[in-house]
Amino acid sequence: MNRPMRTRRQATLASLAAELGVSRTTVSNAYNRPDQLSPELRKRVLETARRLGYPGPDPVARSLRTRKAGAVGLLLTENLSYAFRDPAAVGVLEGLALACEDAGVGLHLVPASPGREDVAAVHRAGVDGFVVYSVPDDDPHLAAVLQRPVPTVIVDQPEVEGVDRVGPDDEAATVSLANHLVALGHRQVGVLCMRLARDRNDDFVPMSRQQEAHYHVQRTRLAALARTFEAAGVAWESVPVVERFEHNVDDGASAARQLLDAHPRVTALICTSDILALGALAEAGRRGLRVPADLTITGFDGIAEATRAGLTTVHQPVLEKGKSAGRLLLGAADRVAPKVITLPTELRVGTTSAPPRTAEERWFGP
Amino acid sequence: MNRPMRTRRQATLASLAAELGVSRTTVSNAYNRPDQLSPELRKRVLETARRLGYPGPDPVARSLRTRKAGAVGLLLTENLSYAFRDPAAVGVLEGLALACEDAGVGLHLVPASPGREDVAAVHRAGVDGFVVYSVPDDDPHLAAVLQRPVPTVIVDQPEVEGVDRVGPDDEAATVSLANHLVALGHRQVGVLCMRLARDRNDDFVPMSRQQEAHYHVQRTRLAALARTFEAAGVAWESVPVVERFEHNVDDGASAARQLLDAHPRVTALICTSDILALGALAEAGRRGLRVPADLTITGFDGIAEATRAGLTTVHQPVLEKGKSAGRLLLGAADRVAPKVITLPTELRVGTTSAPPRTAEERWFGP
DNA sequence: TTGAAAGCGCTAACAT
DNA sequence: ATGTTAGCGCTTTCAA
Repeated sequence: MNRPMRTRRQATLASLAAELGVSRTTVSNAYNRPDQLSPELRKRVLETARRLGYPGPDPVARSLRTRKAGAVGLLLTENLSYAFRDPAAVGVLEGLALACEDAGVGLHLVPASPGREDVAAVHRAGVDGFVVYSVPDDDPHLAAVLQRPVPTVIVDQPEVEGVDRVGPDDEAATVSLANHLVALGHRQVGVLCMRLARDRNDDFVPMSRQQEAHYHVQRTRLAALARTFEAAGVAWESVPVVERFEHNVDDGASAARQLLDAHPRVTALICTSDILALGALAEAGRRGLRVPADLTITGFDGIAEATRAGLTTVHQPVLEKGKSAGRLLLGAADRVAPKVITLPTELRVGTTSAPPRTAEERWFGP
Repeated sequence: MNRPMRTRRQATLASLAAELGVSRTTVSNAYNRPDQLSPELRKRVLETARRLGYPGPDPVARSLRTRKAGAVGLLLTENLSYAFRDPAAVGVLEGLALACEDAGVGLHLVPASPGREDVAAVHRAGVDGFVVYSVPDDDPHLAAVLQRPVPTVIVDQPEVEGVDRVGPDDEAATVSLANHLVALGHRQVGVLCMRLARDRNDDFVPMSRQQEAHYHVQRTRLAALARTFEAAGVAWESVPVVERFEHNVDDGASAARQLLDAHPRVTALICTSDILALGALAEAGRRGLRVPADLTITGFDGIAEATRAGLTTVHQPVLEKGKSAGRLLLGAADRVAPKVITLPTELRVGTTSAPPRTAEERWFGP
């Protein structure tokens, strides 16, 4: 296999046209509108191009002229490491990539880790639109994106007025899950949740932090839980909620440990994601707690691993979510009203939820 | 939260300058070189910009002018689904993303699924360079990339003369693995390998196809195995090799099944990836074969799941691989000689390899 | 079928 | 500290 010489770009469309003694239009047409010139001429153009080492129209110049970048930006305020490790996130990414592929446009990942305050990368991205995936409502990158005069679609969170959004009905989904637990008879519950704000708090969460959470999805789920359990006679202030900044199985386990150490009498652990729930499951095993006999554990998302583990959870179509976001963005040409797509969710009762044991059973066995 | 009106871009740097009665340079400086103008003037510029709804310098125009796109392209001739599901690939991606993040440049995924012949997306990508990850040597997208007058780094495969490359020494790594098996006494072996060409062949692989494989990594590994086992007195033509187009655990299992059904006497299954090996492990379990007592199984890559499963495998630093590729590309400014980075590999003997049972043991137990 | 003219929006010398 | 001048390389009316 041979490499063409890699000198700096010497030939341009103009120089090629000059060499050929034709106009630039003709050369441009040779590449973009083959039907606009005779096959022989076109052949001559392409051959001369090869001879001169002209690599074809410069994509950036073309973009400037056509006002189309041919790419959508993805803003993801999370280390890609974690994004890639969470199957739910991977599903969204995959769906988005599929939509982009169908449209023949690139997917431009914008460098924006949680710590980074530098939003220049957002300004520098040559894209026709942005998909923003699950960022806090006070994220500076998000603000920078919204500044840009291109369409934007937000996936999951936050909710921003006037901006397209796709996500599940977290409220309703969470209520259905909570009702399931209430119906089973659980009144002493604990919650493991994901990051609630940009500052790290790997600890119990006071009410104020729950209510002011900058991650709308978490806030909504907590609020829905609170409302449902209050209605069942549970004082929410007394319900322990443990937060984790990083989203992975190990942190789920450590959160469960922290919660169970302090509140050994909870009968159910409600996790706002399957990943956390998987960790909780592991911790329960380590403690010799049988699930669901001794402890009920629930998740959220419905990832494959969760299904395999028999987890009671709320399933949401993550691949669809990514696809919808992509299609929504790509078709956003000149829609007027902002669009919100609400995805269906489904409560999937598995083998990790059951009625709590009575006090008697606790002492004497079932 | 409020959205600014989203009319089509009306204000430009020029119109803003006119409105302010200053030159365009000054406005440009306000954004790009704050130290080049008085703080008051800068403030006035920025305020007027906000008032006029000027979103800051257009990234594409800037790129055209500066000849810097601020992004690197990633060519990955695989459905992203599979790329994301293979931890080894995810590691590479992650490392690359990290390098990009450090440099503050975006990562532009080029739509190029295996089936797609349309290389326009490569031409259209406004990037400063390409990373090409594991594609067949006859891939049209690769050819298109090499046409572009920007630096390119190839990860793993193929080897192209004059192009930077980063990857392990597959030859040496495979030989060390093969020697391990030879030393254990295995002479009746079978191989499960990944896709060897762009056409699908979920079946046994004749010698010709092994030798002409368009995926250089697979070709090298097979050749190294062949050479080592031949040296140990094994006629390679008699060694069954089964290929799978898709790279996932289930296909690994079905490949193992196909091979073991036809060759029940093999004592070792050599897999060219951990993913396939994990599948083989599952299939062995299904058949009631004990590993390694009844069957030795080896992998390649050293992913976490493999380590957890105790797989004997060759570990390679995938995260480093991605990082190196990114750094190599971003530092490629005006290097002269092409650079090849060979990553260290390490044979990790786990609990899935052991001496074959003797014929006697086969009948009477250990 | 081909060409001429007019920018897309910006930045970087080089003045002043 | 600010302005002037010249493009970056291309596509696209419009006219011939």
